[in-house]
Amino acid sequence: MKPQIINNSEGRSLQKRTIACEVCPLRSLPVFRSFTPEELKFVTEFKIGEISLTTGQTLLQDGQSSPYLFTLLSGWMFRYKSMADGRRQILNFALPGDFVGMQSAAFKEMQHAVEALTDVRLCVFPREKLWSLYSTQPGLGFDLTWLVSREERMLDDHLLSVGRRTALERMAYFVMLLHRRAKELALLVNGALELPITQQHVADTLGLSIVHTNKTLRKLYDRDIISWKQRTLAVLNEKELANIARYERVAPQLRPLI
Amino acid sequence: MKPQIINNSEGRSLQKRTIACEVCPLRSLPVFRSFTPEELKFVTEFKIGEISLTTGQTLLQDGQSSPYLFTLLSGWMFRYKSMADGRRQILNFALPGDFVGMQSAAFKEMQHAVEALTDVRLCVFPREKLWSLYSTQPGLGFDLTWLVSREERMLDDHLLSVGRRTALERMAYFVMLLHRRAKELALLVNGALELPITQQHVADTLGLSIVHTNKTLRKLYDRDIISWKQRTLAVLNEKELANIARYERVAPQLRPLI
DNA sequence: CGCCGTATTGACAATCCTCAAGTAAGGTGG
DNA sequence: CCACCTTACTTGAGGATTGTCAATACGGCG
Repeated sequence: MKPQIINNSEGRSLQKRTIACEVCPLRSLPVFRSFTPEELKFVTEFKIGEISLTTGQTLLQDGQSSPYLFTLLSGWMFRYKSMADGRRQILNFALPGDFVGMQSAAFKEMQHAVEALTDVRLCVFPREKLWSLYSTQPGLGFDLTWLVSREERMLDDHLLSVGRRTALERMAYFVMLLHRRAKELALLVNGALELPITQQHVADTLGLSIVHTNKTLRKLYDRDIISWKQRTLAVLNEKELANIARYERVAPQLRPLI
Repeated sequence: MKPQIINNSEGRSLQKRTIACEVCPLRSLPVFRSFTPEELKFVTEFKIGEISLTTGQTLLQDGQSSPYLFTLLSGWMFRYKSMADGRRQILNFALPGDFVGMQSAAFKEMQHAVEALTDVRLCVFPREKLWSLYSTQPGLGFDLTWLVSREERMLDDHLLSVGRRTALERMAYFVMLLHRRAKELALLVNGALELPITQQHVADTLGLSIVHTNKTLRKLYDRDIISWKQRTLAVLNEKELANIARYERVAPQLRPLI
């Protein structure tokens, strides 16, 4: 079925749902907690459509506000801030199931931008229905707080990396984390991951120059710890990688999928 | 009135309230939004007491969980992560009115610690009443999400600093921000701020060594942009400080005080 | 085949770190 | 009140890490 266009503000098209929330393929992944029928019903009504972006398109722009919230259905995105002279810091990557845009709902203006790394598809929720979410589904209200807390925790980890780890440690930690997150979402193919990012993205994530990023990656290649060719990443020696990263495993916790 | 001790788990004492929420001196500051009578009533009942810590005491420890949430009433605290070999990254500073401990409510284990920089006093809320907050006061539920989003935004800024600003820019940004936050809370005396932190704290915040922190501060002294003696910080040339920091002013927004 | 974005590498420079040796300031006990 | 102790701050020297510049290679695509 070709999705029907019901709106095309901002040059992109808001489309009718293609998949019912109840049978959302993400929902069956073991990382997501199960929802009650009422919760599912609410989410289904909360959702007003879907939107697709192609690689490189911007979902949310720095300095602007947005009347929508999103859940990433498929593809990769990243959240970043940039400075007037062009320096850029990538804050986080969004993978399927991640909730995007809470900051635009909480504040008048976004203080960062969100861009698609691949072609992506997102669920769209209207900000004005947030009130009914909090008032009729307190559990989902808590879930939103929880999801933002999870983001905060990822930022804490990231900040520790950039502030206190060496380039090699940072790189190892970063690769480790992406690999773990992709694994949770069943995105690995034969243990390898198709990574839609360039070394420039890695540099901007880790606070390094692109040249040093390249040389640091090389150290991990040369020691046969990872391989990363043709946009495909494989972890060859997870133990050593965790060792270098000084990675501390955290007990995973089920998370909501809104 | 001497506060009566009603509990002393964890070696610290939970005390009866000394101030009613309705007349909390923080609440009259113009940065906090006004609460409805029902909201105030709820918060008053949500609060089960107060707690005092002295300089250097730990409120929440890495790896542990806590049945309480807190609002900082007076004094300064800081949130940090540390690595096994002693490296430490300060994630944020908490000032009066800041909500502390949401991560411990959302997750089984804290992934950071929170320590007092001065003698502090905090309101104590029980985690198990969070459910009644979300179910009977949806507006306050949203406020909690909002407060976590605000924390996230501060981390975004911090990460941009540590990842992409030079040492001098970072320092200027840091001083600028603390000065602004203190000003909002009417903590300035003749435009100057009593800062209860050492250069080691600054170093661990900005991801620098203590020596380089010292030399970077010196550049700001030598150019008569700031002065910082006897634990007292004054901004002498705010324009130039903002300039160096590449500070971008953000429209301030009223925030809830729970 | 040639173009363009990305990755790679070497040479050199700047930033930032470590080490070491102080000085200053505040608290404590005689 | 002063001697002593501890913590914090300061400064210089030298070294390690990371950045910049520039040249080249690679790979997909029109």
